[in-house]
Amino acid sequence: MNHPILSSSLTESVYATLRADILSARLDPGQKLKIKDLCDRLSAGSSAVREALSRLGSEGLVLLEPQRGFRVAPLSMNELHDLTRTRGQIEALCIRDAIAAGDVEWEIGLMAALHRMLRMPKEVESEPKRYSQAFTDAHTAFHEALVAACVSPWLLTLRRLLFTQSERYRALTRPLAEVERDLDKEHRLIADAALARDADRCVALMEEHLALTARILIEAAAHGSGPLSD
Amino acid sequence: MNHPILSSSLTESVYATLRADILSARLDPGQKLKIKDLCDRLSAGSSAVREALSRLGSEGLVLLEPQRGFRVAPLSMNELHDLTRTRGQIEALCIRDAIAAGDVEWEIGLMAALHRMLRMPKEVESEPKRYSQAFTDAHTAFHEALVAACVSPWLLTLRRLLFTQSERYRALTRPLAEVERDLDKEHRLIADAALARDADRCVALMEEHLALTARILIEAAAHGSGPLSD
DNA sequence: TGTAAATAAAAAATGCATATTCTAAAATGC
DNA sequence: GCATTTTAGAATATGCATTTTTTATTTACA
Repeated sequence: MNHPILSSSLTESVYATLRADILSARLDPGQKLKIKDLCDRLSAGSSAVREALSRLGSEGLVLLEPQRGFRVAPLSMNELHDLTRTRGQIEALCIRDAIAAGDVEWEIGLMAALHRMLRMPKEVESEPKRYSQAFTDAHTAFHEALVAACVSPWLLTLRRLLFTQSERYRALTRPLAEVERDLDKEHRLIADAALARDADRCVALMEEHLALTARILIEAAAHGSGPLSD
Repeated sequence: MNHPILSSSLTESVYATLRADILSARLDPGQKLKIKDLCDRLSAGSSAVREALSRLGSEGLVLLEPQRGFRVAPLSMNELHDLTRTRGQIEALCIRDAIAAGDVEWEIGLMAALHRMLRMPKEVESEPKRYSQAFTDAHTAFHEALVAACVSPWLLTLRRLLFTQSERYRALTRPLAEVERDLDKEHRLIADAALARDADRCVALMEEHLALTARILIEAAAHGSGPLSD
């Protein structure tokens, strides 16, 4: 459970490690985060841990209750619904912007990111039932590349915020791979539409893409095998 | 410059105080925030101050450079443009949602918030050339009330984030009240459109409302009297 | 003599051990 | 069995130690 990520300051590294553990669902939603335990596990002082947790708090990944410590932000069906819908709306704004403003460099970047993601192994033997870190990174980079030409830094900031939140849910879809899914095809179609400058189609495909991830979790929950409340 | 805001934990209070000082422009954009100074001024230890600054950091109000401390996030014309546009888009989504889903309670809440804001004195003699805290709070509450019926918590979260950012720019429009502006009328028209369930008009009025605040600052900067870079 | 590099001193940020305060649970009494 | 007190554990806060950055000064070189 120890994943030391090197960085400039100790706080940075604690922050990055904790963040990765939450996003990849190595830490359970709702779980209590005891300062002392984390200090031991990450071999850092309470200052560093506390500061990292504060930051994760305002990012929405950690819930902080005054005088009662920190816990991993819970997941729920309700939030999944809301998140999917909202992210769809924001991605749509970004995509339309990017398609309108994208130049050749953008097209090249998108193609490169797509290709890299398609070639990345989705899992490794050391951690089966879980997306590999390499694939996850490439996947994140693909979605970044898709909207890289968006002219609004703030819109991109909002998109990244929601994307991060979605990652937590996405990490849960892999273990229960009941529905067979052609992720590669979904991504390829999205990229095609973007390169063809067909904004409406691209947005529609993206919404479908997001909805499918949500649906997998919802159906799993309906069968009682999901880890979600509500 | 000392504004002790009581709260559950010391960190909370330091956070709230600092936040208010930044939003109201009592702290200058780009200004260095020295830990020790803040400790003395707020009579708190370095942990509390550091933690508060971290949180403000991921909220975008404070810039944090590893090993080089904290500074108040700078303002710029470019960001103002972007912020205005993006906030317009997000407010639009919230407004359409609220108007579609709003019930009688929402209508009542909106009318009440409007009325309270209209009756609130915009300035006090102790701090001329600056919006009164009472008005600022009522203004915030009005904009909250307008979209309170929006069904998406995440959309509202994003809206609040951008609203907070905008507050910093809005606080600067008062000192340079060159352009005479009928704020009351603007807000009244927005509320009217919402209550009439005319989403298109409401969105258009809101965009105008936001654009006007931006224009005042931009024109002031063009005349050299503004405090903005870029 | 002026400029620039190198070094030394100061200031500031980061990290830690410890003390204090608060919460929650166990134990005691009613 | 319920309420109150006690106690253990945990979160919060502090001051100091350490490390890094910045500033000021000196020294070398053109």
